[in-house]
Amino acid sequence: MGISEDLKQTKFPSEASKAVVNAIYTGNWIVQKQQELLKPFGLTVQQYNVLRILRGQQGTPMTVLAITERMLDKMSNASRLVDKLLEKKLVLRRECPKDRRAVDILILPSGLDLLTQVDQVQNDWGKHFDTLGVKKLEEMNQILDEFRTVFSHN
Amino acid sequence: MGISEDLKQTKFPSEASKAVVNAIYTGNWIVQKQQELLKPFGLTVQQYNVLRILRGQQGTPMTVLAITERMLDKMSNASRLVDKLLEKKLVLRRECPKDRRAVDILILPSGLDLLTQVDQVQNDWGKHFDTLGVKKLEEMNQILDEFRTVFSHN
DNA sequence: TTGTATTTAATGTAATTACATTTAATTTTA
DNA sequence: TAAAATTAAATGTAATTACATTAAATACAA
Repeated sequence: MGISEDLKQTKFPSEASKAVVNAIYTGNWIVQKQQELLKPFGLTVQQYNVLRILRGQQGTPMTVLAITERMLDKMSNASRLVDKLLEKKLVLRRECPKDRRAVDILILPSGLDLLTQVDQVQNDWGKHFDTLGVKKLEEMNQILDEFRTVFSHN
Repeated sequence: MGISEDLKQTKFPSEASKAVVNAIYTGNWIVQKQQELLKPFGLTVQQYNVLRILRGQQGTPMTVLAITERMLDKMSNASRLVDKLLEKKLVLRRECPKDRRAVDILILPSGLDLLTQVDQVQNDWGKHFDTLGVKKLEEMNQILDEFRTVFSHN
């Protein structure tokens, strides 16, 4: 099932416009899969993303701004996402001693535990892609990077 | 700028997980570009998408369900998107004579005019991708299709 | 036919997102 | 230093999305 069948659209004005639609569609497709996967854990895709970013810091605190820079969707409000994670007691928020405008965010052991659980499910899910082979996945990463780089000058 | 630099994430657990993140990121990246592009026209990406779908029918009316099938984001509420387009007087909604549960949606000349205006800007924008070459774009479409097909059995 | 199930769209709602504004702290500059 | 500009985060809000439910029409089965 290619993009044409998925969207029942037989022709596109150009290969580029097809690629644009395909990239959006594929992104949404994955997000929806991830949503289903994360629902049992009570996490949204964005919250999960923030938790993983915090885990990547290995104990080093991050400011809200630093989190935003690493987020997939820069428009979402990292401040409020952190609020939600605080409510769930998965992270810690404290005033940054170096700069009192900023706040330091840290992932708690409960957050790491939850991520470990999610990892299990994610790994199983991700196994499907192994059939593509590393080479093809590398090619995909290369091509998506290149696709965005075309616009690097704006 | 590859995905690693964009997200300041030096390593990924696997090439597949990198591809997953890359696909989401690239999809969001395009949606944000499109948002900027469409803002002067008072359209959201989803509304624009619905208008284009209707144009593709060349005068044949579509039901809300048929629109949903062709939408990039199946979760968005086609019924309410059509409401918004009605408010802007870009489409027509009328009871479907064959099935009174359904409604027929048609794009109005004002909608077609608006799309024509947007096309201009979109074409200019899309030109950036020409530097990639048709072959590479075909490759990208092929690889994204394949990426999703891995999961076709669920 | 009559009751049951299914289909289509609309609606209710809670949560999230987009975007602007505010507040407080820090940095710059006059 | 004092005023102005900038930065970081939080907040207000309107719009949108996610998801469940409802309402109406049609299809199906007893």
